[in-house]
Amino acid sequence: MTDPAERHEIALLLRRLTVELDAVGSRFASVHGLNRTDVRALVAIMDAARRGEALTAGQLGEAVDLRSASVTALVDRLEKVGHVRRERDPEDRRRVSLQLSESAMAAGGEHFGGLARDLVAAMGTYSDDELAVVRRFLTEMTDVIMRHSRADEPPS
Amino acid sequence: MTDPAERHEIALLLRRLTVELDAVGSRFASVHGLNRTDVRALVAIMDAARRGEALTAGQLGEAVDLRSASVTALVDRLEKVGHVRRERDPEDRRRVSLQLSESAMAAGGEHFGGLARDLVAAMGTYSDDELAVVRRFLTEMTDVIMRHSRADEPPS
DNA sequence: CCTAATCTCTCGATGTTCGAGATTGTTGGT
DNA sequence: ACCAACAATCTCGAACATCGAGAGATTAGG
Repeated sequence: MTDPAERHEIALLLRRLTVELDAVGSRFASVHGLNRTDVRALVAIMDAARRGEALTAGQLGEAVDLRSASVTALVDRLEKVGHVRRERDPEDRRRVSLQLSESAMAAGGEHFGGLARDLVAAMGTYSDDELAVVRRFLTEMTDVIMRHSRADEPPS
Repeated sequence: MTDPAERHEIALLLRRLTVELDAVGSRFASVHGLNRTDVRALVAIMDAARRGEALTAGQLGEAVDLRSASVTALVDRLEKVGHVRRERDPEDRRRVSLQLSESAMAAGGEHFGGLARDLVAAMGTYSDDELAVVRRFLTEMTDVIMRHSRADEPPS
């Protein structure tokens, strides 16, 4: 078995990667005149769209951990720069469903899609077996991390 | 070679991991009554301490990307709750070097040290060869990511 | 020494977030 | 059909984080 110091160093590599990935979001934010929260919100909306769903204001607030007052301000900002549209849900007219604009999808696609493309390309030098190891590693480490962030939450 | 869809899914796993790791920091923040920036600052100071260095106010600002006015406020906050001490650098008395308090090191060690321990333990099920693959993967992906966050910065 | 550069801090302005409560819409019991 | 309870979003005012400009103290270089 690899010695603990080496394993600890891999944990540090993991954290370093997350710092750099965070910087990508930061960069997207500054290029498009947004703040960190706005980017997290756009990503959440884009993720939902990729699943074929449209987030409501409330769901967005849960995704980015903001109170309703802040979500209203957040959506106001995104709407003002033309990245999202508010649309009353016809099923339940209390709800506001959030639709991404073309410009937002284009901007997001260029920035994050480009990164995804490069990452996928960089994985081209790995064999099937190696990628299987990587996949297991990422999954298992994520599980360990999740146990820490959810440690002693009030049982729902 | 693994098909692109599978590789793309691994990229998503990578992002998911970073989201969860972020949640760990968020949790530490809320438990200790700090905001995200404060946590990033504490981590930066702890990292420096681990390297045997003491950050100055300016270096901290660079590490967390804040202007000097905000760094002053940030250190004020951390000092008020007793996590850091300001100490005039005797070599250059314009500088303020930041010292972590015992309480901050204890709190940080418990929270992040515990996570690191669990991560290292979870790596125990991997062979040397497998961890070598993981290491190469993390390093190469970080490089790709860095190229995106530093894309067209003004050449220093 | 005298000037320019460096490091931190102060001040005022702007923007983000929150808590409390109002508004609008839905649901279920009678 | 009505009314009460609940739900989703929004408005308002206060608290706080960040910034730009510039002041004060210190160092480095002629």
